[in-house]
Amino acid sequence: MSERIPEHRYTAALANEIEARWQERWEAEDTFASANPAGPWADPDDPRLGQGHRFIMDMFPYPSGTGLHVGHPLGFIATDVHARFARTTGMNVLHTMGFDAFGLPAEQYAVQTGQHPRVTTERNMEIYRAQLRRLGMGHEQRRSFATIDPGYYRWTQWIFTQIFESWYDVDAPARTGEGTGRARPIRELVAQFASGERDLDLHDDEGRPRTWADLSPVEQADVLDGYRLAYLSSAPVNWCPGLGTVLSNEEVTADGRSERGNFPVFKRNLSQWMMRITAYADRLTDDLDRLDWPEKVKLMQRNWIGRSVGATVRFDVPSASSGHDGTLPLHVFTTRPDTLFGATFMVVAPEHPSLAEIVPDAWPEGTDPRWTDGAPDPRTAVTAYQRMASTKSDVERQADAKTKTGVFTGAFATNPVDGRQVPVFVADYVLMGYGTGAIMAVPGQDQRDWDFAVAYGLPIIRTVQPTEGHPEDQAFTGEGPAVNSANDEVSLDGLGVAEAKERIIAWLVERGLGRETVTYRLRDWLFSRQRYWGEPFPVVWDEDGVAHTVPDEMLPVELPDVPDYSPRTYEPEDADSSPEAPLARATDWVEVELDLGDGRGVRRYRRETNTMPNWAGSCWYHLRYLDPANEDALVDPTVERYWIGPRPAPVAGAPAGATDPGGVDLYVGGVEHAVLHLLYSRFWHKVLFDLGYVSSEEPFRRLINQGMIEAYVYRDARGFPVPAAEVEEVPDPEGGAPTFTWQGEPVTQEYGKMGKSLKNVVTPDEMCEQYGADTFRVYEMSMGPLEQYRPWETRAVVGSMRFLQRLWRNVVDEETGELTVTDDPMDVETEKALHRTIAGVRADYEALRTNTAIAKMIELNNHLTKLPAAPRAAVEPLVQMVAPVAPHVAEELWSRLGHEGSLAWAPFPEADPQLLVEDTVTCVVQVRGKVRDRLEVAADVDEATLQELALASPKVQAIIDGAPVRKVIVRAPGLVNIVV
RNA sequence: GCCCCCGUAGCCCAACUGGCAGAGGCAGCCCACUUAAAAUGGGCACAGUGCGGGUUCGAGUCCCGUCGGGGGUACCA
Repeated sequence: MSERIPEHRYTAALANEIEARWQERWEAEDTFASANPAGPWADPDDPRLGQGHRFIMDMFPYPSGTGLHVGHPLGFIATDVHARFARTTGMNVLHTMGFDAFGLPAEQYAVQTGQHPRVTTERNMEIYRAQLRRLGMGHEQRRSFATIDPGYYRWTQWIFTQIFESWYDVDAPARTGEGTGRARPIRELVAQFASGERDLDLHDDEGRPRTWADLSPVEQADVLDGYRLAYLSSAPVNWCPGLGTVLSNEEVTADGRSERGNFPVFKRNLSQWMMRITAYADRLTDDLDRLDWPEKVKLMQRNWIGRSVGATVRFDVPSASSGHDGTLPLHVFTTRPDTLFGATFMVVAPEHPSLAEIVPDAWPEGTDPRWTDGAPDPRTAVTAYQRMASTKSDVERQADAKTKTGVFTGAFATNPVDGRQVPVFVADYVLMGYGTGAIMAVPGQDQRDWDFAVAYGLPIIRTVQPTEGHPEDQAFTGEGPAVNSANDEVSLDGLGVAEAKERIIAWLVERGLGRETVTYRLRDWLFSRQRYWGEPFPVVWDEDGVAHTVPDEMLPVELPDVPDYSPRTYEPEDADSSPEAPLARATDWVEVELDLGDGRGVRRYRRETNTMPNWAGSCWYHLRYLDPANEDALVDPTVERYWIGPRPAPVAGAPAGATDPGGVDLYVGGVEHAVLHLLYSRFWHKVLFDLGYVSSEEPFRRLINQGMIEAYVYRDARGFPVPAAEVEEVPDPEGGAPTFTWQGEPVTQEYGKMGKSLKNVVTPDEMCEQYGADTFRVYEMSMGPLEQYRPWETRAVVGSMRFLQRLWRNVVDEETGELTVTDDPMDVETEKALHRTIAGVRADYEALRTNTAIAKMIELNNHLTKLPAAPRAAVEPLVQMVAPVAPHVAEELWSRLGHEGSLAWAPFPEADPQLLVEDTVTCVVQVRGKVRDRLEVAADVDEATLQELALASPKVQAIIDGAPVRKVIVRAPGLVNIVV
């Protein structure tokens, strides 16, 4: 059987041999090394430095150990193709790959397999490296690193200390020169406190102001924690007993479970490290406009940050505390201050601290029985309601979202615009964590308030005129003129929403009753984890309990090897359990004597035993790729400016006047990181920018989310998945949809993810073995646009194999291995086809439309196949064009065609513009938009002649049939449309 | 509920600022090579763009509505 296959045919076996050979050569010759302008690898004389540059990056993977399937390398192949193409256009290209190797997945895998995470992680990375190499990735090997390398996390820790030793000064001029707000070293704040330039706002028991020098070290540390960008906080955090660690808000799903592992998450008050990302909320929102990112991702970030502009308004409530007979201010946040005249009651969150002071001893005279929940007095009612609310889980609370519950506090507040007494309720549809934890309820213009008003029999006043036909029984949240909105001093009646807001805010400000306010949904980033496998904090605690960062020369603080690295985990539902950091057990490591160089000499300290979340390492790896060997800085400033500094032109689609923020030229990865990694990384980058370490304001100038490769799942009659590879397709004899069988039994087909349990996993290794890496690359790239989700179909891979086989046959005789190309000149048709292809493929590669580039190359190759012998003059440029997608076979053919060096830097073919113009074109003649005739005309035909020719066409005449011509549209030279 | 994206041959996908619906591939059918085959070569056929309106000389493309699929988010005041 096999002896019948021609000896020199491009088979999988030959492909594998060629691929291994070229991979070795690329590695031996450092083919993909890029040039640096400065830093330890400075090569300022490299001619490529002056020719433009491009930094192309993938989201680096976790070396997870669960194995790769064919979907994983999709983005990697796409960036590799683009990077290889960019090199052939003369650019200095930086493209490498590293590993995000700290964190839960690596640790969990290690725990499962009973081995130390470092052992399993390093082994998995080796497997990953081998797989990527086998796929022919042109990564620059010397720049590769993993986040677990001490030489890398030394700088992760260094950045942490920079953040810890900084505060956000909202009044300082921005580093960009426009506006205000930037991070500054905390010592500058200390100096301000010490000199009295900034008021401490602290008083002793007698009410005298206290000075900085009066404060104890612990008190000073407390004050600074209120400013530091990395600080300690004991606030309610997300405690996940099932994982044994706390989690950030971003890591908790909407239904209150951990994103990883899907365990329940509880709110616990714990002292934890936080990152003050909220200080950057405005810039993180605003600068999205300057990025070339998918709108979807920008939208997700905007929603996550959740900036909303409104007003804080003061309502006054009589105090119920004994011995205190004034009023208490109760502040509400509202985005609709224009509707104040429609506020008919107030609602506070069950956790609201003012409740204790406003709830009176007895129900006011004539209290509606629906409001009391049958309680004898307000205190009983409110306490009962608070208890009920506190025991409700997030899930239950959400499930109950439709029905509003609440209870009257017994207190009435004064509506500041008209002095009306409005009842104050407590209800769990108001959240303590947002705004001020209290709202003014405007049922007329808010559906939630409407629902509550209906349930409790509260008055409803419309203060915006609803549009015609708006249902009578619903709140009107739309745009319209204000009505019923006037007092003796101000009237909003007739104004639109925006104007009404403006006027009422001005009035509130004037009366000292409120001010414009911006609130955010974004919360500070919880930054500590009770896990072993992460970066240790470069922090020690002194005997007073004050935290200090360790000096730079003591970095890295290495993760100690401990016998027991697994975290203490609990029953997932055990809400009362407490986190316990594995490092706390390493007492020899924890208890240290150090001289921190602060003049206090050698002292005893305890090390911080929490570790950083796995997002830390990925926050800045783009910077380290630029200068990975630099031991003096995280990146040399010249190198940073060269690769990712701001460019003269803003990104495509940026608003007028926007400037380029700098950043990686192309970043490709999954959309699942839209708010986690990408938000954190932007935040760190901005801090580094403010502190002057980088010239770019953003890490990633352009982002593309690659789609996922999904697969069909086949299930038998019992609903169990059967091996997808063994399923046979049965065509429908009627020509309808095909059916499927497995071992003769009918099975059903559905579409979904690839997974072991679904028995539909296909691995890149299998594909390399059966077809070769080049075929696999061509197939993945030809399946459709990069962003698209698409189903894997192993049967279809052969099409890509055939393409490469035909290309091979156009150069090499399958029987003898001799060259078959002819040195005769090309015929005109071939030449034009070639140049059309060059122009098209170049544009497609540039725009990452690799699928259409491949189609064009197949088309040209098919044309060459039909010739008696393929001309060298056409084959060579075709081989060069194929090289980015199928680099091994292209290199092999290039060398067989007699060329010495690698194709990697060979210039991409140039299209001759003269050969792109056709002498004649086919002109379409339409009558009333329908094609009736085609004419061969000169490409430069003028409109009048073309119109004449079209009208003279016998086919057109027959259709018109003497009817009067009303109008003729001529789009020379391609189209004439005749309207009768 | 709200927001976003996508619906083109049996399947994956092309189609520039509106201008001939088809570039490419898979599967199908026919022929050739072959004892037989296919990861061989050649050829053929296959949809009027989810559905309903509108704008236009002309709509896959723009607008409105609707259905289906996917994603995000969810009492955020």
